[in-house]
Amino acid sequence: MERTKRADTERTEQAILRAAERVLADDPAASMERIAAASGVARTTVHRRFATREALLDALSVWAARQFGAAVDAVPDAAPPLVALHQVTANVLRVKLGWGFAMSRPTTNTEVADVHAHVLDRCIGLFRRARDTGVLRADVDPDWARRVYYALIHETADRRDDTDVDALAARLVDTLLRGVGP
Amino acid sequence: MERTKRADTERTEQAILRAAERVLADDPAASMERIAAASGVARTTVHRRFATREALLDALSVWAARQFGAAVDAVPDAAPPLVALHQVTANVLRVKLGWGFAMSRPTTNTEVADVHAHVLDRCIGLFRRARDTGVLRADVDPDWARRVYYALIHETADRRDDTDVDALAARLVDTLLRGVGP
DNA sequence: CCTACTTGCAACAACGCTGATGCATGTCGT
DNA sequence: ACGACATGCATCAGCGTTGTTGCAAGTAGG
Repeated sequence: MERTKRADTERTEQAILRAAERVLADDPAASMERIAAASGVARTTVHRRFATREALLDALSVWAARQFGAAVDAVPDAAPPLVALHQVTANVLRVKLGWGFAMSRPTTNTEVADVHAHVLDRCIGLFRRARDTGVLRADVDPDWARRVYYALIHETADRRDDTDVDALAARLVDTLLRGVGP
Repeated sequence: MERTKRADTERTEQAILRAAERVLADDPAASMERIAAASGVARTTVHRRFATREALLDALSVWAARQFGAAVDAVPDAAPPLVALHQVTANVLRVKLGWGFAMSRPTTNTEVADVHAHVLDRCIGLFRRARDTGVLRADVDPDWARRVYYALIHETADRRDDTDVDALAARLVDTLLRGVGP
């Protein structure tokens, strides 16, 4: 089993990942030097913790994917669909608000792919239960409904307007189900 | 007044802009060499038509903004709000499908900013008429309604599924107004 | 037909970035 | 307290990219 990392190593790695998310969200082509500066460590330290730029980006994607998977798994399948939808939405928004760049970065990393496949399964299951209980209309294409859901999550997280996350989730779910028409 | 360009110059510039949109949509960091290869011209030719990479990207944004403005202006204010909404949506989708990268690229170019301001005005006017005639609910925040509209346009254009543009527009407007709930 | 312009080629300088190195100093965990 | 590890610094090589140049050959338009 892997030896536990020293506390200062753990702190440094977290600082680098957080800085990388912020800096790269603003400029995906930002240099390792800029990420290091934002982390408060030397560039050589970034290279010691993450051998290459690609390794750092992969670590970022893996970290975000783990938060994502945990956010979705925190809501039990047994919850009523509408309640579950609200809770999943709020949870995912929290992750998206903090790790938006990492979550949307395309990657071939298998751990990330596994998490995404798992989350997709959970989402399909939740949308099926929602349809079965009349929360979602039966005549709407399920793939399209999910794409609309993801688009609204993306839009809500992309330009947060300092509103409480639960209120953002409530508005999102309301718009998803009712639209903005009469 | 500017002298009309030679026909071969016009063809070359259009080929470069189209190739730039395709290549950069796939990889925003793609080199001038790759754009040139995709255009079917030499890299020196790209540099002769567009002095710098930045100049090329600006020209791309300006071109896309012009198509965008024209797409919105093609629908008269006098049209009933629901009809206008459908027509604007289909028109904007067509532009977005062809120039998605250029349209989402942030730029400080003043002509692009002017077009976007103009389009925003037209959209605000259309949404106000839609609210006044009951097409949109009066209790929905107008800014949020527009953000939802843009998010659905973005999602529809981002992963086109070979459906007729008018059908895509119809589905989009239906989802905007009714959501995917009961 | 002819002039002016366009384009391709090869080459070049300059630049920023990445990844790596050795050594001195600081920190962590037992 | 001490050994092992972490970190900062300065430096370096290698790389890809950008922007530029001169010249020969091709094309457009009057």
